[in-house]
Amino acid sequence: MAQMLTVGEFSQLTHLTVKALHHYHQTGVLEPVLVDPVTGYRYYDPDQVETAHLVRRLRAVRMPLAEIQTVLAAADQQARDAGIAAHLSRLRQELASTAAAVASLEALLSRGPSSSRIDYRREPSRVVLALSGEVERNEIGSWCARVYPRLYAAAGERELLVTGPGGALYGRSWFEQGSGGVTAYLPVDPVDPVAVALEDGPGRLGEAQVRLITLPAQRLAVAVHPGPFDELDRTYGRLGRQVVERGHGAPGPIRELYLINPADTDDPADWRTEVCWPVSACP
Amino acid sequence: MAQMLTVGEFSQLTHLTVKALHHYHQTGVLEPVLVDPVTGYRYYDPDQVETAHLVRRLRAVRMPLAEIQTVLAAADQQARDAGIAAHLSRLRQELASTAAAVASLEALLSRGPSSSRIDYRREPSRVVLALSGEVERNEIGSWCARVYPRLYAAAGERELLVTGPGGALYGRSWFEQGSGGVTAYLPVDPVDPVAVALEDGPGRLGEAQVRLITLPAQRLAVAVHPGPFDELDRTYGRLGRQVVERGHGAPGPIRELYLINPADTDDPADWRTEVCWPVSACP
DNA sequence: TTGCTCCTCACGTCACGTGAGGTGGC
DNA sequence: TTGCTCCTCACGTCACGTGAGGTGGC
Repeated sequence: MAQMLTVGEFSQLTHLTVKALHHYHQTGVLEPVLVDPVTGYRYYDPDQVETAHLVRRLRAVRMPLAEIQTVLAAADQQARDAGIAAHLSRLRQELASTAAAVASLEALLSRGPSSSRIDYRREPSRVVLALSGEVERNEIGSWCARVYPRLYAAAGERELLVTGPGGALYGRSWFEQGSGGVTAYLPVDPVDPVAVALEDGPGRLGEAQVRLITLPAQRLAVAVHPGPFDELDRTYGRLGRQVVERGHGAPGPIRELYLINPADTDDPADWRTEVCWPVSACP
Repeated sequence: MAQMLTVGEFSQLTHLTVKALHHYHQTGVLEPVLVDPVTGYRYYDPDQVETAHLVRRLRAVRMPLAEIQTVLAAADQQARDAGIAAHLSRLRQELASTAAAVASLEALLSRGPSSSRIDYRREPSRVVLALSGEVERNEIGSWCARVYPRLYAAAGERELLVTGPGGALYGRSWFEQGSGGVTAYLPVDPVDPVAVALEDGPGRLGEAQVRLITLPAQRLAVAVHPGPFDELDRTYGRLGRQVVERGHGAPGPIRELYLINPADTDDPADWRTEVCWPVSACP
């Protein structure tokens, strides 16, 4: 019979605390090979030390326990490595966005108040090729990256002329709850919406369908936001504040128009986003 | 009377969710200027939008709410900036240790099992200059960085000859609970402990005192660990496993000797740590 | 008998998110 | 009257840490 290790010993050989080992037992991430049915004592096999070292390293790179469990249960080495690589890739993205957040903080502290122009305009109704979805705040970037290519492809297939930069509608709840309905759209040359919409296929499973819709005419307060998207709050603050102070805010989703966007250039400093706030009257 | 903003409006202007705003209210981080006593409705001042933008950025760089509160309450701009700078510095350290963790994970996956020699030796009793403290796992690095210079200074003051590299004793509970008593020491030329100990001053407030103590003679199983400290678990695994398999483990703290350490070179790959496990007999 | 190691609840942490159920003003 | 916005509990999340109180083997 092979030597068994108590929790205390196993803890010393793995540098995992006893409490952590209890937790890994309870969640099934790393189970002792034997639990004494009468005392409840946990006993580990010396061969589990290696696995424990892996768990410790995966936790050190903040992999969630549930994923660690999946990695450990992977059928072969390849599946295991793929799981780890996927997490490391997410970790890199996290690092990048933290770096961006630091830059954004320093920009807020060093730059004075932003003060670009606020314009008012009457936007006529428009026919647009649109895709809607329920999107979470932190997924909006990747959602757009998936959705706009589909819209351009759909415009091409239908031989519709795209007449301007892409935009999106954000319901108020998108801001207030951190998730909600978003509609991405491309303005296209006016056609009979009904005729074209009928051509629309059934769409792939689980994917929203591209539709032709008509955005209503609307009065808008408009400001252009320069820079990365996670600094949009500043422009929203300026724009919304003026609208609220003048007391002419109107209901309905807020529009963004991506004048210069990641498809045009990789440098966030060059991006330009028009933020359009519904108002009841133009001064 | 100035315009007030409802939570919903304030949420849209700041890109903070309503639930987050509730939470910031409850914890006192960002309180509405007015709460309707009958409806409980929260009302914000437009000037609070700027503060909210700062809070959002500080959260984006993972500053805890309690610290954000301190930063916002700072008496002057200088105190505020200092608080932020301190956090950013911690964030950088976090990034560095995450990078190290990634390297450590990749090393575990790519390198085969480590297999340096395990030796046994009878260690004679030794007079050492020592400092003890209750230390948490993640503070051990900075603790050592503070403590060894003090030990060397104390040795110099007393004209004691340091006869070898510094070491430390770690109680078993240090591993099992993630914190506990640690004793850092420098071996010194034998002298009469009592005579020298009496010279020891009262010590600064809240700081442990440098003492002369005698480490008992002991039989040890010994392995040299190459590389960074957070990979020590591998050497502990090999060493402890052999000790347990041979069934000759003995109680008492584990010793580490820092043969080549951060004071010698900045490259963790060059570090050498001797891990010494108490045993009851040498084979 | 005394330590020592081990055990199991149960609750705390942190920053919110998620409903459930209800209210006031247009 | 119907929506709409807002409210307050109360509980969940995640990976453990922190006691409290108790047990088995030397």
